[in-house]
This record gives sequence, C-alpha cells and structure tokens, in this order.
Amino acid sequence: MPELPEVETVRRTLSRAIVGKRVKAIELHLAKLLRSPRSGLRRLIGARITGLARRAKMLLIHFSNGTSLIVHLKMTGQLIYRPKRGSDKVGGHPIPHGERDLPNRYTQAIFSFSDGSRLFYNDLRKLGYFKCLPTTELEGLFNQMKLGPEPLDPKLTYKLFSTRLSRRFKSKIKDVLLDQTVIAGLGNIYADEVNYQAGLHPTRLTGSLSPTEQKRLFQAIQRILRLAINKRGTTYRSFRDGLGRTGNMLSCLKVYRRTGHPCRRCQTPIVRLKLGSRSAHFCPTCQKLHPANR
DNA sequence: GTACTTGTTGAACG
DNA sequence: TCGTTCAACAAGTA
Repeated sequence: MPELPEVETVRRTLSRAIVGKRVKAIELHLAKLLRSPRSGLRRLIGARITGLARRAKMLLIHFSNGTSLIVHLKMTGQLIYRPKRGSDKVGGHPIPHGERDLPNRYTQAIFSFSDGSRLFYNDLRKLGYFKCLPTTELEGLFNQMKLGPEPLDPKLTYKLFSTRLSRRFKSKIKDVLLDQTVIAGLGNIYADEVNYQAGLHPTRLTGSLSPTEQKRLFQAIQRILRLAINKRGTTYRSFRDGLGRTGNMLSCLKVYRRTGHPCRRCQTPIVRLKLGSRSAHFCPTCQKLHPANR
C-alpha cells in the first residue's frame, strides 16, 4: 500500500544508495511488468543513474542517456538495494533480519550495477509496473493522465486546492481524496487519517464544506503526509524502504484499521464504513456528518 | 470455501 | 466530453 509517504521514503533511501551507479545488466522475470517497448530497457545498459524523483505514487529513476524509468509499486511492490555479494551491510547499517533472502520467489526484476551491487524489484501480487520513456516526455504523460497537483508542492495554495475541490462538489470527501486527478498521492490509509485530522465525516459532500472546513482539510493533508514521511511510511504488511527496512507510521495511525478500538481523543469506538468498494474508518463523535452539530 | 484487502485501468452508463 | 460507478487484476490473510 505504498502511498505518497512510502514512495517518498523509498526515493530518499534509494537515492543515497544508487545515484551514480552504472547499469550492467537487467533481468526481467515477469514480461507484463514492463509497460513500454523492451528496447527502452535495453538502452539502459551502460547508463548511469543521475537522480531519483517522485510524482504522486510513482518513483522516477533518471538515467544519463536521457531516459527515465517510472516504477509504480501499486499494492505490494518493493525496491530493495543490496550491496555486492558477501557484504552484510547496506548504507552502513546491518541488513534487516528476514530480508537477506534476495532474490526470492516474488522477485520480478533485478538491476545489476557495475560495482557488483544490485537492486531487486519484488511484487507479491504482480500489480506494479515499469515504464521506460524519454525524460522529456514525463510531463506530457502526467498531463495525459490528468494527474492532480503534489499535495506538498509550495505552488499548491489553499485557493488552488479549493478550486479543484469545487469541481467535485457532489462527491464524498473520501472519494475525492482518493481521486488522483484532484490531488495526487493519497491512498486509503492517509485519506482516512486526513479526514480524522480535519474532523470531517468521510461521506460529507465536498460541496457542503465551509471555507473553514476546506482549509482544515487542506492543512490536514499536508500535516498527515509530512508526519508520515518523517516516520518513513506505514508498514502494514509488505512495505519496505529502499534498504529493506519497515516504516514507523503504523503506531501513529488514529483510525485506519482500528475498527472497534477507542478513539484516541474521545474513546468512542472507531467505525468502519463500506464506501464503494473501499472501507472508510472514522470516529463517529469527532467526525460528525452534519456540520450543524459541530 | 468465502470474504476481504488496495491502486489503477478501462468499460459502461447517463 | 465529463462525471461516476464498477469489475478486473493479483495473492495473500482471517
């Protein structure tokens, strides 16, 4: 369930490890993983990694030959760096227990670098994908996807956010937060946490939000995402950072998958609601459906 | 065996 | 064209 904070965590940890490395070989064990012509991947052989970026939940690996590789981890994708064989340390830290067995049965791709180190792509559910394309075409692709703004981009003002919200005034807040064309990077975990932080019921229609409530929502998005990035993401099951370590955000979650547990603020049991084909978790006391009750 | 989990994608509908 | 909903994908866990 890598959402924005998890992908950002992978970007940061991996950045230190692989920027500057030269690609020696790429093994692809799952054909459908690559959603662009295979020749693009072949051209990466001999190129150096010049930098890592992120857009929404996508990791972008830039190469010296002017190409970029988009990696989408979807539900269970992992990118884990390993120094050359024989070394039991990664970035000065011991390799986390239980993560030594790489490649494993879920390893779908392996990047080998000229210094003997490797980067493993594992994906239990095989839903993730790679896309190789010229770096100059990235922006066009994101436009074509109608990808919304980055929540933490300083250029995203409250006013701009409010305008985007108003286009979906008949939709429920939760649905809008998950819509990547409105704002990019939120998934089910942080959408629930954001609503709790803002004190808003997930099924409220965005059109019913007062300016004050919209502002609270905007600030909650940024606050929750910043906190999650600082905690290096949520490891609910399979998430690992670029060095194979788990994240620390799980214990900070207030509502997600805490159904029946007492609200940390008012002790009311957290409720789970089926919303479309997704679940929404919230506190019925702290997140009232009708604004008049607040 | 059944329900449930999630991020995206593409089809279908009005 | 657009907003919206839903099945599909995938493979594990409870």
